[in-house]
Amino acid sequence: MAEPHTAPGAQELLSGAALTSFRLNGRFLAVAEAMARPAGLTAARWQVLGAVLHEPLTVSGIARAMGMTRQAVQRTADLLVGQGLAEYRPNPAHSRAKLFAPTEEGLAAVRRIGPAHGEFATRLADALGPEELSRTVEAMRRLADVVESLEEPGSGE
Amino acid sequence: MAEPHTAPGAQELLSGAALTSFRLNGRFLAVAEAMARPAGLTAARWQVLGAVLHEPLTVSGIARAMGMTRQAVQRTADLLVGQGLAEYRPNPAHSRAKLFAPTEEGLAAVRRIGPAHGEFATRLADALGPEELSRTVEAMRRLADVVESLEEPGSGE
DNA sequence: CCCCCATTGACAACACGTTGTCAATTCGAC
DNA sequence: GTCGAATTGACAACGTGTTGTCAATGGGGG
Repeated sequence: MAEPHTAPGAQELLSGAALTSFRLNGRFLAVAEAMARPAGLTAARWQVLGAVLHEPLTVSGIARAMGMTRQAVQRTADLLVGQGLAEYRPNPAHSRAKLFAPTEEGLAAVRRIGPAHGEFATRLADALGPEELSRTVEAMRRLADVVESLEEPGSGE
Repeated sequence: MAEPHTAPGAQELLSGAALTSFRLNGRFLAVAEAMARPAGLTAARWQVLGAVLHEPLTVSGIARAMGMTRQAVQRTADLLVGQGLAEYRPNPAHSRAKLFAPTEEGLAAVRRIGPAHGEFATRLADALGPEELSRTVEAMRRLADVVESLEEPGSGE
């Protein structure tokens, strides 16, 4: 009963998953960009700043948490510091890997997005149903985990 | 019983959805890039070429089908033509909007990806279960549709 | 204590998606 | 048939993610 190889439909399923992921990414990116702009942020900067709202992290720590490359986070973080929205604090545990943390101005910028964020979240939950939204996120998380575990484990950077 | 405004948790749900979408996008992108490279393609070029495997389309038609901007597709399409993997054919219905179609070489490049594509698809379906994979894609599609319908409908380009 | 090696930051080159703008073409209203 | 709006292609500027490379730091084995 075991399929010998590539079951028919599996490729189409993978292609569909990837294409849908690309489309969804584009949509969320557009929405985030639109919400972040009035606060003087971009989607990427909001994302990076959002990662350290509760506790400062090193740049590579943020990269690991977000599943992005260290360099991408580094550049965005440097820009945020240049904007005065974040700062590097000395790291007692590592002189080279400084701690990245938002400034008061940075926190204010993130707070300014709150209302639009909440309004869109409400409309989304209304339109799709909070349970389905929650279930979808969970399913996407499982999918991401599996894909992550499948890309030859040891090819990082 | 109707929540007056922004139910607590809705914002976190939206943030989680967006962050997971970003992560998933990154994973699929990395996998696609790795599969496309040996065939002389990139993820984006594979995607555009894949859109016209069955029938030629205009550049803006591809953009609509993929949910991308016209200009992004245009540049990738021009690069593919420059690579000799696709060509513009005269469009009897529109002298300006030429028809974008793969060349024989372009078809060969896409075919060359087939094995790796099938192998990964099989491993993914094995690991997650074909039904769950299918269900997840469907849920993501619904989510993308809803988000699309929510970003003020009339702000296109 | 010293050396190897993983981690980390810095910098550069490249691919790609987005917005913005302009001219050419097409199509529908009149 | 003509005019105006919409579509389309071209081009440029920008933000962002990626890979690749290098030097500095830190930790663990000898």
